[in-house]
Amino acid sequence: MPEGHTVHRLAALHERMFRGRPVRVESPQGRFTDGARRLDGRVLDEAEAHGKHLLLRFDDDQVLHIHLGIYGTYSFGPLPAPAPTGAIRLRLVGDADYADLRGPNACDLLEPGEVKALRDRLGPDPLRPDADPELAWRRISRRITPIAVLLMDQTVVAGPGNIYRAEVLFRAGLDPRRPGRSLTRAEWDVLWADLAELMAEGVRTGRIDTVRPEHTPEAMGRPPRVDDHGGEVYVYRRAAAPCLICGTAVRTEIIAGRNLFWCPTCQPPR
DNA sequence: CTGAAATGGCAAG
DNA sequence: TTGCCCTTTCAGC
Repeated sequence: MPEGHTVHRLAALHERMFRGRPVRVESPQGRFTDGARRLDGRVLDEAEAHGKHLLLRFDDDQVLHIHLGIYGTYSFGPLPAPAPTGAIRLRLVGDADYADLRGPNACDLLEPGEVKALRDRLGPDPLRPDADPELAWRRISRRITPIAVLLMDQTVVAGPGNIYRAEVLFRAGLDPRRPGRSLTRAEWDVLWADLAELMAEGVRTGRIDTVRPEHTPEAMGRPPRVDDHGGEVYVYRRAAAPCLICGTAVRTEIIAGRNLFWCPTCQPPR
């Protein structure tokens, strides 16, 4: 499931499985039939991620744009592909592997102008070498919007989602409700560097782990935990549970329509 | 079986 | 801010 690191993994996987050879493209569910017909048999030239957007460029310069949204999932496997089950929007079939896409927010073909507009709209992606954190800082340092909301705004930073935003704020000891413009440059630098590091690890491992070695349950003498989303975290979805460091009950509140989690002791108001 | 929740984002008001 | 979209999974009857 999808924060930016997942999409970067997907891009790499697409290149490994499909690049440089003709790909069969179908839409078993039927909601992408026209697009699938236009792509069927083309050669995949490049797969690229920008934030949570996956861009697949084919040999006639058609660009397939995929956004998983909150529900979208991929499943992969070696050929032969199984008979379709559920709502498979898109199925790619290569030499040796298939990829099934279900429930995406977006699965459409983009014109070159639309691709550029998309890139221009997105903020810097901590996972991309071309990312410029200065751009994000400009969009943060004048706003009264809470930093927790700004970190989820893909025009400010592209890639982080609800888990990374909660976890980097915890690791930095920052109150998530602080206005963007109250952050110091040094505080922003810490957040950016931490995003880049944690998300790069997420790309390597395929999960979101944010707990430092000295705070793991083993190191703290607590019973081991299992997190629903498959990673070890400080505050995400741990509402009312004791903070791993200080024991204070983790707070939660819906801010801008999303569940936010933080420790009021480790992340005090300034 | 029904309903809610889920790592997003968009449009409308 | 609210409502809506997309789909699967899991809790609770």
